Amino acid sequence: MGDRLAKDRLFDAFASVAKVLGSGRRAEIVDVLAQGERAVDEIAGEIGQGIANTSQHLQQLLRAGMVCTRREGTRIYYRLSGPAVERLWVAVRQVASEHVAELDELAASYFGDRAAMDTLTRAELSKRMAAGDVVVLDVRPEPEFRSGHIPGAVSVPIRDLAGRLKDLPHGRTIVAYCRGQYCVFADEAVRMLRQLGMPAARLEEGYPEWAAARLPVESGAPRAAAGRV
Amino acid sequence: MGDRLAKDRLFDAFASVAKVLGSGRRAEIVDVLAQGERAVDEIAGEIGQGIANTSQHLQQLLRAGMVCTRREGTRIYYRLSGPAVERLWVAVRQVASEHVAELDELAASYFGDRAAMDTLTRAELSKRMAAGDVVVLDVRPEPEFRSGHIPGAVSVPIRDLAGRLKDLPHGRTIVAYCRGQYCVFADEAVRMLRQLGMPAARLEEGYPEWAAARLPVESGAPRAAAGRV
DNA sequence: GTGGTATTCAAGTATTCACTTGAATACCAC
DNA sequence: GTGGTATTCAAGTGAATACTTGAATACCAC
Repeated sequence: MGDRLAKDRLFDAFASVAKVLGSGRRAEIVDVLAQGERAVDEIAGEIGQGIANTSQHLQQLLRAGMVCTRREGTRIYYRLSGPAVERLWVAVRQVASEHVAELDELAASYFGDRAAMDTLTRAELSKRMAAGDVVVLDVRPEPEFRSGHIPGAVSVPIRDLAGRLKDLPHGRTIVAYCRGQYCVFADEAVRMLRQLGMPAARLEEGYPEWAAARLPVESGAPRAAAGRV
Repeated sequence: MGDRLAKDRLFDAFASVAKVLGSGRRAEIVDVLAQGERAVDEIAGEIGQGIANTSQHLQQLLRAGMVCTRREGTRIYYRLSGPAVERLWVAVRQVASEHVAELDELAASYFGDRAAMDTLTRAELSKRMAAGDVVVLDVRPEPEFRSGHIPGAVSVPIRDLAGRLKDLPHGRTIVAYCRGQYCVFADEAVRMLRQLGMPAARLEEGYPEWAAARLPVESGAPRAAAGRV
């Protein structure tokens, strides 16, 4: 049919989209941006790379149409360009978690014994929030909390948790959440709290899934003296 | 937090899934396998590559857990390993068609003037099939027809269409379908039929979407003397 | 066992890619 | 205008990748 070249180029175009996600660092960027928009230096910090390198990764994501930008003074904020990109990222994680054996090992060795740790589904958390017998703890970095969080949640970034443990209320179960199933922040928080004998559990998924499920969200800065709930 | 290494490896594992789709040839393989299982030499033929190269691409898909194999004598049949992989492939195509500008040009320059061509949705086709005023034409290669097709469809692979035009019934509109939105077979068939003054249109999507929508399907060899409907 | 076929493995080459470094650009404050 | 900051661009290096070629393996028919 004489179509070899055009056909190849068509599928190369499809593949170019997947190829952009085929780098761990860019995948990490997409995962960060799934939480909300970020400036370049913030992204560089979160993924632990230099600014120039981060910028080039962002250019690639931009060229593939997966992110868009917004300028504000000297800063340029990046965000995912639409829900199709989020669906793609979820699809990648699903295939990976179903089929990549290494993931289970990685998750087990690094996340700790997830199975032995209490987890709550979104529905369970909603119910217990309504009953008022839990404290919801957002352990993501604060900018992510600002751009959206579960209503009533307290923001204590995992980095600060050790120093602010005594501010947390006793008596009620603390439910920590973070970026999602494959983020370790909530796991670390639960481990830390349990070592101190405090009842703690993690939300099975993270904020992106919560928001995607159209459950109520809230945005803005944490309340002053965030320690008191 | 001292997690740099493990975190990087985790996201590398996610990225490894996307990376496998990041080659036009492997994307083509996934697209072919979305139609049903195939032996290595069949795949090599469809994507226009050597057998050794095709085999190595298949090994990569296998290592990523995206395909599985079944042995039958000397032949080894590959198939997609599950619905998550199909969802991933659809997600890639969606992001590509939304965001990669080049795709529109490629589609326009190669597919011809799709907009000027009548297309039917699945619902429209179902209705007209019930009314009995259309002939449904499957222009995919015959093995794909055998592994599943729209009930009542006639199999005339695009390669054979030119030689079998006179066998097709006149009077009723011919609706051609193929592998999907980005497959050219149906477009070529419609162009060919219209040049002969026959009323023709294409199904907007392809067989995979039809089957995924749980519309009725049929499988088996084409009826003898497939020309008569 | 032998011969034939389908598939995989292994080595070689040209290309592509990630990250680093250092310089250039674009904006704001003054 | 100058100085400072955020971002992008460009060049260089070491590693990874796609495709080719030729050989090895695994199965079947006999």
